[in-house]
Amino acid sequence: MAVSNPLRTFFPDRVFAAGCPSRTVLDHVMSKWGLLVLLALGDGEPLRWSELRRRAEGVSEKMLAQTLRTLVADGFVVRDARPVVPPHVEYSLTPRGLELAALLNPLMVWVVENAPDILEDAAAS
Amino acid sequence: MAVSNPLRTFFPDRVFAAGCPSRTVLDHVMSKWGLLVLLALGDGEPLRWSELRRRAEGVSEKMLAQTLRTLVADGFVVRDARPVVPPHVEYSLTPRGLELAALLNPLMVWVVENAPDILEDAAAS
DNA sequence: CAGCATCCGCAGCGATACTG
DNA sequence: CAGTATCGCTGCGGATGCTG
Repeated sequence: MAVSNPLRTFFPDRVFAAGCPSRTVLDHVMSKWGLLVLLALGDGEPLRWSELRRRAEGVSEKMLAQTLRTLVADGFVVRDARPVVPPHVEYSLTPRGLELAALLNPLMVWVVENAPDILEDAAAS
Repeated sequence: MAVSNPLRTFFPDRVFAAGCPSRTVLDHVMSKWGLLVLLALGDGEPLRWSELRRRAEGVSEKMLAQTLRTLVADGFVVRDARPVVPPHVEYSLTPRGLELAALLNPLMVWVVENAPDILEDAAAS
């Protein structure tokens, strides 16, 4: 049965049109590390570089740097560098980032709650 | 300011632990094409292979096949093949897939609504 | 401590051709 | 129509070494 879908307002006959700006944003936000960084900062607490590396377990320096640069450019994250030695840099979410994180959170909770069942099915097939 | 975060129930000091089953599910669900397929089917309407290729604009045959196999194995999608010539195959969401799509939708609406502003910021930097 | 620059391997992806 | 099979490449991402 069909369900009314607000996305159809934007995309009547496709999902996300190719070349559409939202595809780019989607790639940034839903990327493996982009997602984890947004979630790590999702509490609203600022985090330091080293702390982010710990929380997004498995991320390399290169990927963290690249991811952060993208998120900062997109206006999801602010970088606050204090001119001290040794350097002290904090990252936190902008209001826009907080909006996004708020939408991400219920989804992530659903995923962790259902992941075991899902992979059980996948293994059985 | 700190916000109470239900994800912390599962991951007190990290985001998604490396090697955690939910990371795998996340990779399937948030992948470029996985996402688009889930959204395309999000209305609840079954779609045929050729229709899916049209809606997820830009997807190659190979990637569509691979994506669908994963989503079927994970129990998000059902494949209904009718033994006729020419072949007629329909894909639709399972109840689990519908749950997921329901959580995905508000997020996607937010993304399309904010994408122009976001990329404007990105271009300015 | 918080990065940037560079090299490089390989898996992921696209393109093409073929089939039930 | 709805896929599978194969090949070739490229660009993502890891590893390493260096700097303010």
